[in-house]
Amino acid sequence: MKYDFKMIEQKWQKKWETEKLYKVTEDSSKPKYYCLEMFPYPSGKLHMGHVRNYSIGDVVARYKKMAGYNVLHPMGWDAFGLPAENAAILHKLHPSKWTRENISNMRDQLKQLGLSYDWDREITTCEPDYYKWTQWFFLKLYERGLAYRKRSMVNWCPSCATVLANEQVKEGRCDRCSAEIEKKELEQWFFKITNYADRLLQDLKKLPGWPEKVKLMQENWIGRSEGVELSFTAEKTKDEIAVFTTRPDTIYGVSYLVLAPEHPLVEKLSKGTRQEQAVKDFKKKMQKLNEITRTSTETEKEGLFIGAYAINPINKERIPIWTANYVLMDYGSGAVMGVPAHDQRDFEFAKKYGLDIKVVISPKDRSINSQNMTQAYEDNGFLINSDKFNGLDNEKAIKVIGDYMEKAKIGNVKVNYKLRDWLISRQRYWGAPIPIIYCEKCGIVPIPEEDLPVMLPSDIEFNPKGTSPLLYCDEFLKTKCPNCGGPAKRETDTMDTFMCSSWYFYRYTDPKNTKQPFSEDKVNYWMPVDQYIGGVEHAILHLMYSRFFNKVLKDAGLVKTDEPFKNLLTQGMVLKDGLKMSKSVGNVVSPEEIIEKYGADTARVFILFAAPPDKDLEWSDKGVEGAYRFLQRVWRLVEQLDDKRSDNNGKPCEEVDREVRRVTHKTIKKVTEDIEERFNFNTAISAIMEMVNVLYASIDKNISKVVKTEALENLLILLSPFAPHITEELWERIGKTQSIHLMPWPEYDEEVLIEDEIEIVIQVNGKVRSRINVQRNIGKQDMEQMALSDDKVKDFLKDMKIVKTIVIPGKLVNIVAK
RNA sequence: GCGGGCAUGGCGGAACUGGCAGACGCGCUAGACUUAGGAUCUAGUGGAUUCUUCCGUGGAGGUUCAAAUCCUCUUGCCCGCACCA
Repeated sequence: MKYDFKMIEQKWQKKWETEKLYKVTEDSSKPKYYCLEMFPYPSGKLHMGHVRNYSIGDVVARYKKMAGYNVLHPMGWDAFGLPAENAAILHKLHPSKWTRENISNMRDQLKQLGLSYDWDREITTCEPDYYKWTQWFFLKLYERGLAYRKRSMVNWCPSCATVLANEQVKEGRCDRCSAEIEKKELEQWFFKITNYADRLLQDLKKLPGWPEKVKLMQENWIGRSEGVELSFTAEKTKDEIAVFTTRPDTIYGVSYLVLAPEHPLVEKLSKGTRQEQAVKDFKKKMQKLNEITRTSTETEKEGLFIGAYAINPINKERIPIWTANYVLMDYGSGAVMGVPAHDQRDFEFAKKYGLDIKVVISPKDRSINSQNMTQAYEDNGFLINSDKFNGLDNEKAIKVIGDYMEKAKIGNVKVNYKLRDWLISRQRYWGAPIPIIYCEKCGIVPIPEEDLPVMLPSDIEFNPKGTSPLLYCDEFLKTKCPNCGGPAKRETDTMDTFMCSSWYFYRYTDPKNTKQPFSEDKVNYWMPVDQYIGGVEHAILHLMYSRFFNKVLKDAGLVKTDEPFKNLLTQGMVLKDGLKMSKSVGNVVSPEEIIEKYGADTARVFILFAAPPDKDLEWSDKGVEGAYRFLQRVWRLVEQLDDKRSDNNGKPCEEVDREVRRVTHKTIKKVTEDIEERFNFNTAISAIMEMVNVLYASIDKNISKVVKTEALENLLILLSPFAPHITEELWERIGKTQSIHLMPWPEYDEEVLIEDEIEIVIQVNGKVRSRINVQRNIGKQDMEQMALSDDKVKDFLKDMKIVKTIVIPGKLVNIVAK
């Protein structure tokens, strides 16, 4: 019979679904395993990246289940977001309708892939039974002082018509639509993620199961730096100018101060000086430039004396105050001390404007002088021109001077972070409304818990004006204050969708709970996620927000885990012709087509076989055909071997039996280790292919029934996590009544692996010259003897003198000769 | 500029702690079966070659009996951050 994948896949998908084969509940008798793949945004169609992501996860889930774990493997929808709203504007379709239709399509596609999800746990973030709890968490954060409203310069995406968090801006462009980001001063809601900066950084150490790359990216993003914040005093006005520096050891080398153009003191200090007008012009000029070009490393440093002087607190020296493009208002205190001799940026600036260069750190082996320096000296050395600190090693001086400043009350040792608070307001409709009311009398009032969810009204006018459409919906906007009953208005912004995805993995543990976001028992049983799988594009965004959430929830006593995701696998991209698949390049291969033409098992096997999961994968139509051929080969092999299982004409050949048994157990070992230790599915599949090749060669040989059966059953079981349908069908055909996916994972017998004769390599001067077969337990001396008496070796050694021989038992002999 | 990754046949990729480079698959070549096959099966397939060797893991050195693997330098590509004080 032909391998009819279409019939087979449909048959089993239906059966698995009706029998609820993948339903899971808490079970204290088994170890739990939570296998999670990043849930998709329901764009309408599955792409190859999804297929890869979910195939990888499915192998892990199925394997762990067979290995005896109680496996939670859920799926859901990250369903709030801009595309739905844009589609609504474009096609006059309501976002909720658009989203639901997409979900329905994508759910069908996922089901066609034969993934082992417990669909009873499906969650959808745009449904009120979910976003009620998203709002509830907002209130929790508000209660804990972690949600606050602040007026500040924020990132504005003109194309998405909303503000964005820092993490959502890449190289000055919107992460979603690549439009250039503008700066706007607005009052917005923030989460105090900076309160957790240090824990987010420190706890990365608790994540040995995460890729180094991702941890490093988070580390850099958090950007911790230790230093001193000290104040200079403005000469005339006596204003304190706070300056952050990581190099207090160079304090005697300060020859000027630079304030960011937006620094409030710039205007104040220049007032009434001859520079006043010039400063105003400079500021205007800076404002016109966008953030990216102004702060780019390539942009030339540009600055202006503001007409005022400051006093260096350590030596009372009078130094000029400047403003310049290269100082950023939103890092540190928005002001820096200029030390041209020991900072390259300051050096360039000082050279350009003829400012003093004072050497205060001297290298140990030579001396430098400010006259002929061509660049700043940023390396270590000892202090000079630094009063009582002269001669000190500068690395020590950092601490010594820091302590001195604290004692003298001119500065504080301080830690600065690059990380900023998470801006969560969005001026868009399709998101969870922020559960806040503004009362004329009481001010900001959180919505009482019992009034949740704040329902998103469905009858709404879409027209992106840069304000939320909710603002024009009176029945939503106008409300009563829960405190005083007086007239009040609702917050009309919605929450960043990353808020919805920061807690969805808890909800899977208890998806239908109407009283709580999740019950304590269930969340404690399942969390943390044992294996999380998804794209590296979330290395900072989703993964850091979720870690932050977890820590807040832990502090609130809602969960017990320190970290939500114990192990993380970031899968590589799916490429075609070396490029990422994308509509604009026109190199997209649709999963639908592939499933239609070859079936889901083929698609899965190809994708898992073509590259290790963490590497990029080059799509190959020929490769897909290869995977298809392989499955057909398995189909024929099982048919043929099974046919011959009963008729044992002739005595079974012991040697063939042993070989078949050996390959069976060898394959069990290899596949188990490849999945378990390294997620190397490509080599696991190649081992199964090798086994199939050996079995093929033995079809016409006399194998005993037991050995044949053992080989066949194990072959199907080993292949079942990769190709669940064909293996299930063949399993039934060889007479099994219980699903293959409920079988225990096989164990291998070390004894069977042992070969009586092994081949060893004989090298002369490190080059292979001969191979010989020897008994497996041969001693070192015997090996050496046999090597030396080998004809080919003798031939090679004819005119040479043996210097020494190296014997690696069971592997090789290397004869060193001259 | 800083941080990280990668580089192996015609192609995707193997080679775990230094010990047979190129497993497995694709492609290619030949043969078998066949009315025919772009199906299937079998065999071969890194390069050069005086058929015996030689050369081969981006490049140049080094350590070692032995290096794709370890060290130093270097080139190219990819990713993240980017005047972070």
